[in-house]
Amino acid sequence: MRKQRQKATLVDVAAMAEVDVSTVSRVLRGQSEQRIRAETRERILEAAEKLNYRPNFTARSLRMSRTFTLGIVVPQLDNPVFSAAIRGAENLAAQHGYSLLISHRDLGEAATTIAKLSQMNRVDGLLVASLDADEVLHSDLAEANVPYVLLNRQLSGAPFSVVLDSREAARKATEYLVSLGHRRIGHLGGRLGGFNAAERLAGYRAALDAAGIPFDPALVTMGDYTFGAGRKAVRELVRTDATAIMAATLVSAAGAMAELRLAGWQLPEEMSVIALHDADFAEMLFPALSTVMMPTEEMGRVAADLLIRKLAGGNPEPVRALPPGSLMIRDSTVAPRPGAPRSK
Amino acid sequence: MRKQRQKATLVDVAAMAEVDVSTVSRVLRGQSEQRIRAETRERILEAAEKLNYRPNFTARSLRMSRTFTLGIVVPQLDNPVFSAAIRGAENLAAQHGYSLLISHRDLGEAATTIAKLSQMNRVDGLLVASLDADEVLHSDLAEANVPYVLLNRQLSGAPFSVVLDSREAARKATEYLVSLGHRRIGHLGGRLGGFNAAERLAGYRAALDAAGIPFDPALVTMGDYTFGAGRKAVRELVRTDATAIMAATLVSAAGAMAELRLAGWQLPEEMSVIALHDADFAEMLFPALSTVMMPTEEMGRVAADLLIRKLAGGNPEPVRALPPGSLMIRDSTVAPRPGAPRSK
DNA sequence: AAACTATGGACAATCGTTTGTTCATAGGTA
DNA sequence: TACCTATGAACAAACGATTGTCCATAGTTT
Repeated sequence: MRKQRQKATLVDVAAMAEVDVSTVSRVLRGQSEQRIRAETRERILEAAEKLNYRPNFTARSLRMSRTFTLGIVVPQLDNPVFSAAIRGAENLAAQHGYSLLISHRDLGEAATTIAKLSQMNRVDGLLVASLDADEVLHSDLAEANVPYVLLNRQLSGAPFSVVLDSREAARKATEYLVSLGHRRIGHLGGRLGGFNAAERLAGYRAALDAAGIPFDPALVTMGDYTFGAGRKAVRELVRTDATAIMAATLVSAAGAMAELRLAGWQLPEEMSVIALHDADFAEMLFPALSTVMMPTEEMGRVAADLLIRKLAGGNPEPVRALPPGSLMIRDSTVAPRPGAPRSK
Repeated sequence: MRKQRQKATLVDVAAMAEVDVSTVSRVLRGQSEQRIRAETRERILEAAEKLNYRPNFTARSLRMSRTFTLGIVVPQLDNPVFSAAIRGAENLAAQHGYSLLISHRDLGEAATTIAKLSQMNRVDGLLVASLDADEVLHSDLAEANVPYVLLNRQLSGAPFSVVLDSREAARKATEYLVSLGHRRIGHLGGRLGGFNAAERLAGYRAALDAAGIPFDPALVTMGDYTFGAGRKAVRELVRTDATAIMAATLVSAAGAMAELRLAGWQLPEEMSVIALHDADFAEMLFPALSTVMMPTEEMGRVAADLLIRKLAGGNPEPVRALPPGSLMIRDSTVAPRPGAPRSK
């Protein structure tokens, strides 16, 4: 037996229950329960059930001027950081009856995307992740005229951000290398000028300072966060006497390790490597990569929560910093060899 | 100077241009251009521009009973296969003015998700990816009563599928190993009973047959497609005289290589490994993994295209099979060593 | 000059909800 | 008995577009 093909509307339910649509609406929304006689409520509920009634979201949206949809803009989808954030955001959104509209356009087109989503009232608010602080983005968001939350980024003028405490994460990672006995520690960082890159560098220096190890600029290389950049950057590091590397991301660490292996280095004996962020693929590398976990899924969740609270008329705190997670000690970090450091 | 805070509606534009809203609508939708005087059109366009008018998507959706939104349901987000498919789908959808609503719930909840999205008219159609053929899914989709396309899966009763030709991909990968001189080739496959697993096995056998190599069941191990399963499965393979492995997925190949290395094997000299699918991380492994590329992004694009054509009233072909892409020869595949195969 | 026909736009209904307001009735109070 | 007050539910007006229909006007035909 087939359910009726046409979707039932409030009108249908009202007709069957012999009441007005407004009454049906009130009963089904579950609000102002007092004003409805129990017997009437029963009748309505029964009719709705029998007709398999489901509210029409579009109509509700139009009437309420709210879409109950959040947009999330990410530069790339295959990056575990973003996919975790999306997962977190979607979970929280779903809990509050919101859906997630996704857009992965890169920054060039992000402007268009943001404009489209917001100006056409497709979303109530936006979650925006980006790879590097982009000022165009900012003005577009300002003009878009919808509430938005920045992910792992702080921009002057942006109302809300949720960021990972990358300074503390970098400090923690470096501190661990120090605790293993390393004193010449390279840092494979991100673009100079980027907010997070500076934060990580600060954390790196803090750990060095705490251990009384002098800071040596020659041990710091900057690049973007790609595999290729990791490979390239490590070529500078091998000319120093570094015995360990603290890399900003998994992929740059992977690049570094690949390059070192190609150059004939024994890992981890001749070079320890630790990276920030964690994902399944850390353990697929060789040697399995030690990391400091970062709560990226949590970041997505918190950002969505912030946005939804804001939309509900709340007044959430403008910026939330999430502390790093635990140290994942795998096989890529060992104590430095007692002898002289390898030199090329 | 700030744009007016309130978004302009058709009514505002109509008032400024001193015409009826219906006229404005017709002009702005660009249709039936003949019936409007050029001078009037000018006036309307100008007013719309001046007011920075943007159509309200929700209102349009309600009136037209179409959301111009596609839902995509994936079991996981961090899997490169799915993120590529999403990327492809989103790109194509955007080209046609559609947005993508994402949902990553795993199968248990997929039912709920599907129901929610479709019954509440949030989407016009669904793109559904799953890890294993799931019958619950099917009935839920049938009841959902919206057009849908299955990704890389065929289910009896499902109206549309777009699949990757994994049989041909497996054949191609195996053929390559044969061409290198391997004759004892292991296969690390997926769950027996799964549609794709059977296809891959068939491709594997086809390549063997073509080369006149007898099929040996001992060389075939099945499991799910995870890293752990790859590790476990390879322990059986090392007891055979296999000199090469054709793995169903990147991660299972990664698992196999990790396990082999731990057992002290020299890669790729003592064991060649090739996998189906390709992603950045294939080259981050050690040794960099040879693969047969699979057009997963294309799959997403084709699926979205199919769905949109269907929604437009077209009559697209029910199933599309996409041929595998090219062979990515990296460092994990070499000719077998001339001597006797290693045995444990 | 009368009648017809395009042409250009206005009118109005509609999509399915939500929600402020009104209204009838019943019970309670003075 | 007359009046007031809750109570429960109907009425009706939105939300902002799309689209079928109708009606002037001007131009064309006979």
